[in-house]
Amino acid sequence: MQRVRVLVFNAALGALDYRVPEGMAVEPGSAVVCPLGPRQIIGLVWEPDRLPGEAIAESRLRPLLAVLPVPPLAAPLRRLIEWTADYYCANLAAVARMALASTAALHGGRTLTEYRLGGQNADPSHPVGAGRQRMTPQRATALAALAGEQGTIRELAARAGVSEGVLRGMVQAGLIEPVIVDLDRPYPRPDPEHDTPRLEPAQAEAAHILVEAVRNAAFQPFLLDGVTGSGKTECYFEAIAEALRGERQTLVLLPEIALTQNFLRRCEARFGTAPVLWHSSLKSSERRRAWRAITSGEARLVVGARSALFLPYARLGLIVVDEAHEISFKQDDGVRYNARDVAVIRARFEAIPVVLASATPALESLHLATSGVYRRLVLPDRFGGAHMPRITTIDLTREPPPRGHWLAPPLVEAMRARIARGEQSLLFLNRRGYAPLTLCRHCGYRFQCADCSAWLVEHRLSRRLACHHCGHEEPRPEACPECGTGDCLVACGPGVERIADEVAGLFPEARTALATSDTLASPETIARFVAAAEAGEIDVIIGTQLVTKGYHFPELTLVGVVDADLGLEGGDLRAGERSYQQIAQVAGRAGRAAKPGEVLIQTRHPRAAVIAALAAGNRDAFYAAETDARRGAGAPPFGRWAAIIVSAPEEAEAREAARAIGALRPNLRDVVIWGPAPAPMTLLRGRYRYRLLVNARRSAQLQDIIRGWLEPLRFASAVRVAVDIDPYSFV
DNA sequence: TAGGACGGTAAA
DNA sequence: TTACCGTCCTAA
Repeated sequence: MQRVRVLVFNAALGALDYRVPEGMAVEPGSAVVCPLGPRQIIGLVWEPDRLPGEAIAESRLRPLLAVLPVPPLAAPLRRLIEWTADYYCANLAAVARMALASTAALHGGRTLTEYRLGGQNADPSHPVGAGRQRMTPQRATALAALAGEQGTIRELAARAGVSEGVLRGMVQAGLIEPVIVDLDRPYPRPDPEHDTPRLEPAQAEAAHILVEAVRNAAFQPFLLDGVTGSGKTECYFEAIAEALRGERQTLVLLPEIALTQNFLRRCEARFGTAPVLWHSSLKSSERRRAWRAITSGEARLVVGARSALFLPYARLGLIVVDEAHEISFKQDDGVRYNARDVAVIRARFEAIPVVLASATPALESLHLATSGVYRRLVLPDRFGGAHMPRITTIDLTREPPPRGHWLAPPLVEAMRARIARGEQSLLFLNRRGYAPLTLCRHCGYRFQCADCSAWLVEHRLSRRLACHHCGHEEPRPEACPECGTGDCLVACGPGVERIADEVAGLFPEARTALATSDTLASPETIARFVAAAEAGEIDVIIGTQLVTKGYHFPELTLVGVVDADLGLEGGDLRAGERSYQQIAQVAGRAGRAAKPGEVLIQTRHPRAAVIAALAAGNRDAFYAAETDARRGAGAPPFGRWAAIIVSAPEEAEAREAARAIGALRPNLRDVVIWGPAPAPMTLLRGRYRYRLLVNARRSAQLQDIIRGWLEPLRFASAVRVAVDIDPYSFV
């Protein structure tokens, strides 16, 4: 009798043992259907010595029900799943589930029955058969209309102008034959030689090194560090081309789906076809098609959000993490992993190269590059002879905008000049909606989310108030809900919609476009916006961080940063770095072609380190200052952080659980623990939250300490305790 | 005494 | 996580 250990997809159970029935073949990595009480559950066969669990008596084993028709997960991916669960203190089953991300695909491909003329009685030269004896006028019409056609009964009936019943009769009579077609059409094959570009010397050198690394097929991490507009994409496209030549797959991770449209077009230009897309909003049929193509190896080039990282690629040859500094690579719910870091680990297990590309690398990445762990490839200049834009600050304390306005006179004048010259301006403000706070002038009532510690943001385009944390929306009332006074609600502070109003007031003749996740929600609207901007049909773009990266608008010569101080609020660990990256990235949109670019940064703190470094164009100075600050604070890369977040629907329950954790805090020399304290976002999606922060020396076994600390504790079922290793969000 | 709410526990 | 079972309570 053969017994196997199975990692079942249930966080509370983990490993369970089963009997393999006679005639069933499984190996580690096989996806199987297991009986569990009266239910069925999906799991993965695993190496027994790698999954904890006591062996159960043979008599109690139940037989596996089925093996799913998908390739077994390969050993490198199994090791990656174990590593991720271990490093991030996450549940192994929850991590494993990310690999089998398409439920629809697990049961094999879907087929569809189509029909076409043919069958045993279809041949006119054939001796008169049963079918030909009943040749009605409708059947004759269908025979004439459907020559060479294929489709479902419904489609054919519509095309021939007869009823579906007629066609079904013809199938019976052997005049029309069924054809089984796979619903998941194959993807076109990218061609590595479709359009090979001309590279500048620095690009060619970096590309050559990457191509060699792909050819070597060994683990090697790269930091592709090039200023905005230096042509990093063209560089790693050459590495992708090499992977294509060697029949290996490439995964390109992008921080957000909004960037993919642009990327798809560049792929088509270079490789003659769009890549296979993977992201969370794929429909289940698209997801199944992509997943099967990825597992079979047919998908040569996959572009995806962070969830694409755990998929079971058949022959992965290269991973690229573009805009690798982006914080959206950090997942902040469920399994809290950082796709940028896990990508490097996956490359190690798969023994392949990995490229982190960025104009503003995370300090951690830069540190690993300068200490020789990553190989650093530098592109110091812009492509095609374009220059970096000139950056100037506008001190809002000296040159404030008029009351009720947010654009200072020098910025307005600069915009006026661009509009007169037919050039484009981009105003950046990382705040959706019209105003971040609405209050009653009469009684002071403030609109707040019922489920979160946050104000409701007014969206004037949709005439609603929205919570940006939980998605709650309500219509904007006319009167104050507290005191009943009508026409008394005032908007406080600016959002992009309000800036757009201000621009319309200043330049009524200018053509403006709002670029936020509200206005550019679908690939189609993004494509339309990009086409209009490239064609010079927009004078002023007002956008959130959506427009800070990836775009290349030749006529864009002015970038205005409406509020450079916004990102520095909140005092979180990476606020300085994030501010720097965001402004440097949006500044990088200016002057990418022949015309020189200018960037104006509105700030109340022109002497702050971040702002001064940006204005001086001195990236090294910023990184040096930030490095010192991090070293002093014991922050990454010099020390390590972890957060323990306790939440419950009842405030008292969360507080009590957090107190119990705090009471058991380990007392160690190289670990400092703060809290428990209410989290900055005390209420989030209806749950009250408490938080403990752990700061440890690099040498400390942070995860083991936390596991050992929390392991003996038991909580009420409503309480959730989440561990966040290397946290980015401190809310 | 039937039936519902609740809590504990097993699931291989 | 979920199904089931025992206990306790209430309504009849």
